[in-house]
Amino acid sequence: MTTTRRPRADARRNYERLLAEADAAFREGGIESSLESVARRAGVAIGTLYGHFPTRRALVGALLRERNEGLFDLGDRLLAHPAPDALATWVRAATAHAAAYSGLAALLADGLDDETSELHASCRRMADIGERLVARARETGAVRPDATGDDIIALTTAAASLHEHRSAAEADRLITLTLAGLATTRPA
Amino acid sequence: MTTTRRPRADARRNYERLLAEADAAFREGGIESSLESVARRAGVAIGTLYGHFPTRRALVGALLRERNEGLFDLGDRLLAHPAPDALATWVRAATAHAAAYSGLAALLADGLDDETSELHASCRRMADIGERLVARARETGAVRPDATGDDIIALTTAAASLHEHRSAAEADRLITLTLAGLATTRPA
DNA sequence: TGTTAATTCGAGGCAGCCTCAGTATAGTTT
DNA sequence: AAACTATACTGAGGCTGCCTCGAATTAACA
Repeated sequence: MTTTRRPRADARRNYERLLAEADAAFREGGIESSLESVARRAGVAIGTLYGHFPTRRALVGALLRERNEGLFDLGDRLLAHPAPDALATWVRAATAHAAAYSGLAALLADGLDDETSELHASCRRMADIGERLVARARETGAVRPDATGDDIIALTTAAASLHEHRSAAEADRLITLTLAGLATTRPA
Repeated sequence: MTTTRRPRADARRNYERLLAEADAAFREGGIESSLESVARRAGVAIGTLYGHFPTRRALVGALLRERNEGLFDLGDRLLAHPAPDALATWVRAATAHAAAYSGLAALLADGLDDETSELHASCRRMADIGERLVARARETGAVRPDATGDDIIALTTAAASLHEHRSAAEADRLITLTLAGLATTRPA
């Protein structure tokens, strides 16, 4: 058996500082901000950053962890307590999540198919929730019969990208319009 | 007055080769492909590339010139000869244009507001055509009364980004759904 | 206090960005 | 066809960022 030692105090401190500074840097300059600058801001050598986060995506994944839990909780709640606007609520929440940092939307969109991505699992989970929510809406007749989970993925991804490159207003508008299109009774 | 001299033969040759190789490189690796590799492929020193195209965006702009003309011609034709599906045709064509290279959609979306971008003028022209087309559709009653040119920009941008990060199918599907939403008679 | 495994450090190799002083040459003039 | 010169080309060099790895440090435990 492997007796696990308590992690060193400096390691935990550096881990937290790196996360905090990465969050700040990514908010300001997007997800492609220089990792060396993140390490500098955290007062830590570059090697230490790589020790904790071997990959930029691993860092992003760690940054998203808490946020993810909140999102998944919302999804579970929406699934547990049916409501007519559940799908719309979900799409808006997922979009906001994917638009947390500039560049994130693309990373998440790519992460869905890329099994090597540290974000793959959480992307799948998001897709799964969306899928279940449309399925229910389809049964209710709230959305057109050919609506699929992919439609939700596409809409979320697209809206998040819009949020980043155009504005929050345009992103929200796209959601409104596309959901209206999904509510169409007969396929166009 | 400044008399414009004919450019030197070697300059024109290099210009063309650079364009050709940039096109190939960007098709393969997206718009962020290394410019040094483009110069290498063209058999030219890096300084020569910068001599012709001071900016990556300038290079992209040059690459898009012909393509742009074709697109604008289509726009003018659609405006000249009213047809029920003119708007849909335009959105699909503009999306295909914006998805020519991976990374282009984002560049164009940003270029609309950024007056320093070499792509600004052509982005505006695209936006203008879209605007006129929705205006007409609005008058016809083919789209909801609150539809605007921004809706078209948003949809085009979003679909192109989807084309890049998800698939052509999802991009097309978003267009279908959003246009259906725009066709909704009363605002949701 | 000593031991040891975990952690940190940062120099170094590599690639890409972009500039600029020096060099080459196409096109012109005599 | 030689000389001239504006135009264009060259590529080394300074900079930043990516990532790795061997050496140095240090927190945890006995």
